[in-house]
Amino acid sequence: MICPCITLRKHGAESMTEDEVLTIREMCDAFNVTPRTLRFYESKELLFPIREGQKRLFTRRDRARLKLILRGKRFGFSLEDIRQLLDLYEMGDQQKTQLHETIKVAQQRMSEMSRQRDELGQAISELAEQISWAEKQLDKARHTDAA
Amino acid sequence: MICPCITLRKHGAESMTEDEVLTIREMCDAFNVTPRTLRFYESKELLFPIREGQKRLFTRRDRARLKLILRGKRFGFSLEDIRQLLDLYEMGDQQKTQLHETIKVAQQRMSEMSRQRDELGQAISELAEQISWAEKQLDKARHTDAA
DNA sequence: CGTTACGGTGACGTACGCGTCAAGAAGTCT
DNA sequence: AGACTTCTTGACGCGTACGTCACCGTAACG
Repeated sequence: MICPCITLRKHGAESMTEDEVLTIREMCDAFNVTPRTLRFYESKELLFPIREGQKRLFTRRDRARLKLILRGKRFGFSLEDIRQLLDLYEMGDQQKTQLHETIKVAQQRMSEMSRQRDELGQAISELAEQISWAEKQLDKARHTDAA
Repeated sequence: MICPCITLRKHGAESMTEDEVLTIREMCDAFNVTPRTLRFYESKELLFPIREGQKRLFTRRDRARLKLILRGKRFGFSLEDIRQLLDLYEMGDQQKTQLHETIKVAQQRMSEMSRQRDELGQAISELAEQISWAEKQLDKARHTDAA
């Protein structure tokens, strides 16, 4: 028992004070992912849980990153894309050299995202039209062969 | 030479009258995809080019579908998702049984897309913030170690 | 003390979306 | 009749994003 204050965690998500660390299971439950996924993300340097012995403990930072990762995925970004964006989000004062490059990447991403948003809006209204058309067809069909 | 009116096509994208059929290469050039991609889509029943002997000829319908396919992909939909949506778009009067089910699928998709659009808007502004922050850092850095 | 529960590390498997040969048919040029 | 190009159908390969399985450690329970 190296560190009682950490080891003494029970299994009942007790309010999670902003700075608490989470075990892999708690993390999985909180974000609805599998342990495999979290380990995979760590192996790809998307998450950096600290270690208590062997066990992973996920910090507030990891939670923030995971949230962004999952959102990025819904937008169709690759994990590698996401890693680069996360790096942008968490840059200290170093890496000035890469900074310019990263900004360019982010700007490209921005315009891609804007385009995607516009197209998405269009697609939504088109799909809405199709749905109401289909609903009308369904109505007609019901009317035709009235049971 | 079975059908001269079709066989007599030269290689110079001559205006493409709305109802003209396209060879695989013309199709590829028009949409910037590879032949492999088009054959793959056909194998997955996303496209249905007609055949002149062995060769594929893509119709106006195929062009419309491909446009939607490519858009769907940018939204992160799987080809299977897209196939189902395309089916919705091109339903005649048959398949009344499946119609209701398909409408449900489409509606789920709709709400997914709306959520995605909202999140995307949020992500865009967040990313914009990050970029301007990064640009400020870059400026500071330039100022600090002025060459 | 055994068992149950949770966590860890490989390592292999898998679905998707094509890329990339290989080998042959079919038309076109000279 | 070659040679060339374009097209065809397999079939295998590959990167991504994990799933799954085997096996090991360790801590807690009864």
